[in-house]
Amino acid sequence: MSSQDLLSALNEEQRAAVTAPVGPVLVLAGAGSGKTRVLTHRAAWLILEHGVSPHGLMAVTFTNKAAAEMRGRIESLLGLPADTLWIGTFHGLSHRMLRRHWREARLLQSFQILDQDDQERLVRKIIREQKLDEQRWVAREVQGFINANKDEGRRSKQLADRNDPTRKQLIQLYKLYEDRCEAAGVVDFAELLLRSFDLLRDVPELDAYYRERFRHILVDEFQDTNGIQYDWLRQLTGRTGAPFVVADDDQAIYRWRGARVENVQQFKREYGAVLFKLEQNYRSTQIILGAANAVIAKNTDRMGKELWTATRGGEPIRVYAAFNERDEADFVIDRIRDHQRRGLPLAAAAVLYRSNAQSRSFEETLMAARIPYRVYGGLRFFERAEIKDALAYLRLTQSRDDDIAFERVVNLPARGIGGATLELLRRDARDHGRSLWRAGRELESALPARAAGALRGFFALVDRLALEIAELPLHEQVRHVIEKSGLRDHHAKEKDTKGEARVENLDELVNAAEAFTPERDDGLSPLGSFLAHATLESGETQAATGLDCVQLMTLHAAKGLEFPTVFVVGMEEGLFPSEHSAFDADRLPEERRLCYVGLTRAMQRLYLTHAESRRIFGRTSYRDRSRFLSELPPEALEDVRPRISVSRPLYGTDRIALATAGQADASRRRSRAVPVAGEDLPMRLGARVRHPKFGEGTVLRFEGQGESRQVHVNFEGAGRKILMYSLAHLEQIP
DNA sequence: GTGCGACGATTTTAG
DNA sequence: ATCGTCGCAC
Repeated sequence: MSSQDLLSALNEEQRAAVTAPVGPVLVLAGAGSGKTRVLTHRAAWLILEHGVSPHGLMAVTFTNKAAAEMRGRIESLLGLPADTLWIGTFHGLSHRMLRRHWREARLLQSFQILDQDDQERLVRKIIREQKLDEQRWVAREVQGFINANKDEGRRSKQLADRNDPTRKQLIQLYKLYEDRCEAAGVVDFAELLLRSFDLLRDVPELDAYYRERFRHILVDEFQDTNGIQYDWLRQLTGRTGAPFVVADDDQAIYRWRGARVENVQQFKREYGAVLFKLEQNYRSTQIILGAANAVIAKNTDRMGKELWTATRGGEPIRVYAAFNERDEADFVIDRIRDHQRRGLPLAAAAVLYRSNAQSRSFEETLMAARIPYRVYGGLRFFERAEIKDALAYLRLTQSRDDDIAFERVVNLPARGIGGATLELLRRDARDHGRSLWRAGRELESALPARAAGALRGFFALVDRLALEIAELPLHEQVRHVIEKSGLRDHHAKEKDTKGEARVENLDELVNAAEAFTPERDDGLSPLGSFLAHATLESGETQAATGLDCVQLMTLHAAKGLEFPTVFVVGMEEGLFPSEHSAFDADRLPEERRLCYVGLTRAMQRLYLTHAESRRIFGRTSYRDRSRFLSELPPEALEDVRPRISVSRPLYGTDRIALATAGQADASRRRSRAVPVAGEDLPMRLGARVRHPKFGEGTVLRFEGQGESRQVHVNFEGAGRKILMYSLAHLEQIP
């Protein structure tokens, strides 16, 4: 393709960004405005028009999926494979550097990558070793502390305890964790970035080499970058680099995991970047876009961007007030059936929810209706326990000192190595600063005969496996280890069907190894490369079936995707916005952005549903409809079942009459779930009440029934309280 | 070492 | 409601 052809497929604003003079560029790209197109065309433009070698180009993304897509699209623009082009995730690219320069980075050549799960185990182990109270020092929280600091580029020695004993202890644990990782030759996810940042900072020759080589760095989803990712880019670009960065501050939904949307502003300022905006949307109808714009307009502190579309009109956004979650699911499935009858594929429809637990009612209903569906999220392939067990054996064949792998499988399948024996090994390992494997070797003769025998059996097994697989091709290595370690038999013996599934997964691991192409020039054996790949790219949650099926996922998981039909379900206060955010002015804007993300996924049809009652945690709760519904332009909405009157108490007995009379929704054929009698509430949601102690407030929610009925009230003075309704003595204020 | 019952927690999650 | 973890009994 010529560089002129390249531009012909772009609109004016896209073309301006793609052809911007070489230098720091910030592209603010709204949802559906063609940001991937701009990124890939910019890469091709630099190569074709500016004569930049693919070798001198780097493109950074957050997910492997985005990286793979970008590579494919750039290659098809160029019409040739661009394998010298560095495209990958922040972590993948950092990893690549560390493999190349492991010596300079002061790593073992065989360093392994610790995933979230491994990391938590290690932290827990350290807490136990320190004889700390595990209730007080929760492994997950300590892990969170460590990662939050690493994400901001801070090592333990840079942290001050500020005379806070809790903080002091956390820093101490962080320090111990660092030492253990160092000793075991393992590197966690955040460390990949931190370590490659240090590498460039501390080794001037490498720094100069990479800066010179990658004058052109393209970064996607910049609003999702955290502190260390920003610094990493800064280090790599230096003063002369020309990063081309794409961001959408309105789609920043990951602050809770360390992302700093401020990085976008900081980038513009520090680099003096030229700003381009992409505001023409090619995805959604005007109606949908208008609604999305109206919601996001409620946020302040935006960089300023308003989507528009050349298309006019569109179907109204349909709002359905369900009685409960069953009714909500019935409604959605009815609509999907309608669409199916009109010839739309099932995969054109997506059900988006705030929390994973909400998928349940939809799964049950879809299952009963025999409609195929796919749920995104959950455990991924390489994160499954049986897969990680097999990988642990493989890791041990590579490095006996890998304590994390050792602990995982030393007694799996059970071979009589119990807690007491392990405790001895751990103590010895700690005292002598050596690995569990070596500690075991030293101690084996001093152990009781049974334990010693069992331990020797394990040592012999791993040594034998290592020897036997040395000359085999990768997938045979994997097959051999699964077989001879006894893992396969172990699961085959399990009575329930779960065992069968595990055996299938183990067999699938062999297939995955067979299909795997080792990374070029990372200096690793095929097996080493495969192990790194497994951690860095943990796979899909469900293998793509190729089947036409309804898509179920969280709003977060939907980012970056689009569907002709979208259902955003569970639009209730306390669910969406979630109750963790609903009363927190700092968090609410992110929740609203999440709503914006959800709405902008829809191309043709958008349905929003909420339920008047819903079973959550085994209890029925009554929540008000989401404030986000009220933020939408009324003229864009169409109530599928209009509420009869606004002044009527929402949950009076007349609603039951309404339901049984069947006048709710004439278009429905199936009888709907009718609310149970007696579930009428003593007062409506939003009612004003007075409490003898807490003063005046607003009723937010009811939960449970009868004597155990609770009421959530937002008091003006006292804040949010949960009270037993029968004891609260609430007086309703007219 | 395995199996069972009590107990607690339950927003979102890529690499 | 449900799932995972923990402690204890066998």
